[in-house]
Amino acid sequence: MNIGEAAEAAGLPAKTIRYYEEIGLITPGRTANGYRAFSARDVHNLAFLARARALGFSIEDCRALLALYEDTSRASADVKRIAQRHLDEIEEKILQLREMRDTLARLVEACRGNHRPDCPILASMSGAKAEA
Amino acid sequence: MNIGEAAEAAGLPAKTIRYYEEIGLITPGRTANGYRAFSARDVHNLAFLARARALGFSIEDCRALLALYEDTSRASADVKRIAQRHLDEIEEKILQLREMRDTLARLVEACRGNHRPDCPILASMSGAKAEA
DNA sequence: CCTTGACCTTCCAGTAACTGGAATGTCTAA
DNA sequence: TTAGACATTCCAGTTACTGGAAGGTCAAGG
Repeated sequence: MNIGEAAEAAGLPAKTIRYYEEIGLITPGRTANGYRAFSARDVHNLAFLARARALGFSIEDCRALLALYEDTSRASADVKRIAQRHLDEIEEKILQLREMRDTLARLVEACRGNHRPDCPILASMSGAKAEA
Repeated sequence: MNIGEAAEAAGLPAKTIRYYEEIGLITPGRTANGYRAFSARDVHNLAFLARARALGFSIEDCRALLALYEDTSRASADVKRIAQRHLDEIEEKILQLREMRDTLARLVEACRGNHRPDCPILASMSGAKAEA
């Protein structure tokens, strides 16, 4: 299977697949003409990577997860540890974004958004205390 | 004021301040020995940038906001438009992260995390349908 | 047989916003 | 004078791709 077809099947851009090969995530074979040849297993692994990436795992996490996936004597604890750490990071990120959103929402709310220059958003960023 | 003191005052690493100068966000003067000389206004602008960055604004947004801040004939509508767009992006990001978190939390929950190889997390990423 | 178009290849550069480190220069105080 | 704490510039690395150029390959149509 050529890269275009593999990309279609895995739901990843061909460019991304070439990149994954470059960093050693996958190692498709080659045909005589130099084209990459994707086996069903290659495509399956690519789809695995696509799903892991969609869950926000880093490339290095994906590398580890794929290795565990291919190791039938893995311990599920190893998988869970990676996933739990990632989950914690996501929770943390959500908290940070919520704080940003709350602050920003208050400021946007307070700004008249007209032709006049006075603006609570700029005032806040210039160091003014928020009004009660 | 030297960069170390300015960094302390603005709450930004010296490295970051040099970077901000490099991309033209600030333009401190120089003393005879080649050291950067930060005025009170420079430091104030740096603190402005630090707060804007803390609210998640991109560098380019920060550039625009700083320009508006320094333009006393600005319209608050211009500020509000930037902030509102950023707020929308944050909301969107939060939604994405929540989806990731929910999916991942379910998988982590379902994984026994023991020495055995069977793992719903890997199963999910390998394309298995979630069980009812 | 030739051409056209859709494939494929590699390689280089750019993105965002820094961060680390090397090599070097300056200032201050003991 | 010399040690230490500053400062300077420049280069490289980070994350995960993405765009584009220059060129090779293949199948179909004329």
